[in-house]
Amino acid sequence: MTLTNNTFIGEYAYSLDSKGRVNIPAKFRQSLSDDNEGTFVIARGMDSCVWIHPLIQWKDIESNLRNLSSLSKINRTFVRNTARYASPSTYDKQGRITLTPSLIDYAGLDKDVLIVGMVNKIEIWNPTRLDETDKQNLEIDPAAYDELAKNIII
Amino acid sequence: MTLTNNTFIGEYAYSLDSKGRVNIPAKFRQSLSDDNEGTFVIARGMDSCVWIHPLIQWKDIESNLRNLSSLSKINRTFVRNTARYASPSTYDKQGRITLTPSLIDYAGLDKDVLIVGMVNKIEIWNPTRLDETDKQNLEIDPAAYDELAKNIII
DNA sequence: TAAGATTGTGGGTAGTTGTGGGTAATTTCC
DNA sequence: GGAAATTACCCACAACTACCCACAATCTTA
Repeated sequence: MTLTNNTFIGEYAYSLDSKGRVNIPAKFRQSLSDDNEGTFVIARGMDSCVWIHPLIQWKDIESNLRNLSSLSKINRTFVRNTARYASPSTYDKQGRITLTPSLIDYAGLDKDVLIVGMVNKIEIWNPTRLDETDKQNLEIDPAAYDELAKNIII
Repeated sequence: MTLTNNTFIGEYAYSLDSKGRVNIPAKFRQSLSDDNEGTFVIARGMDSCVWIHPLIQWKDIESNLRNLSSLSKINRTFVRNTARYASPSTYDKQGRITLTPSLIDYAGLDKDVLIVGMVNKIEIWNPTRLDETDKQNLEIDPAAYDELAKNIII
């Protein structure tokens, strides 16, 4: 059974091998639409994890970046910070993508990694870091949740 | 796997040799469309780095410059500073372009350089200078930065 | 429950890519 | 016009990457 295209939910405990490769869960690959040509774009997440976007979704981000004039300093900084750590990665015959050493370092990844579906993208975490981040976030301001409630219904 | 033409993302640590040559990362060359005939235009960046534009994109810039009336002083200054230090450079069989001594001096380049994809152009940095620039940019208006991110990152 | 298919993990190999240096052609300057 | 300096072109090697194959564990199906 397939959910909506390019939609990822669930959590998987996989491993990063000595060549910097991680498996993309089979369910995630099946969800990826054909026009992505088996390609993701890996990038720095806003938390200390790796973000994995389906290619066609990254292209949207890219075209927005393209329209920012470099005469403005804040634009240059933003484009640089976003594009600098991003790179395309096509999965191999075994369903793995290769991460860059820079991203592995940024997310503090070791052998055991946690792959988390974030609906429109995928996150790769060091399990310990995710725990810590979770604990910090438990104290979310309840008022913020009320604010969220205006925008989303569950 | 092919991404969008003339689009550059990612970061590479390469080296500048004694003849002033730097390699253009293979992925960047593959992204360059044929009508560029393997040619880039190298120029002074707005930050202290070298900007590398695909030829056809530089032609767009040129036509924009042409439309700036020289009656305005700021226009004259801008056009002069932009055009003055720009020159075309075709990559050799090994995929390298040659930088001018003037640009190497301007960007303070040494042996180790950092090549950064900026979506529609490429930047070449002295790694130390990029670090410094990064630190300075932390003090830009965070609200404006977040506003940009909110509208672009999915 | 057993056989087959699928999925995750490890490692080897051949082709590609980055880097250094040498030689021939071109330009510059006296 | 000729010598020196500069530039462009070519070759070679080392490091790395992408591709391929193999195997074990898990899931599916009859």
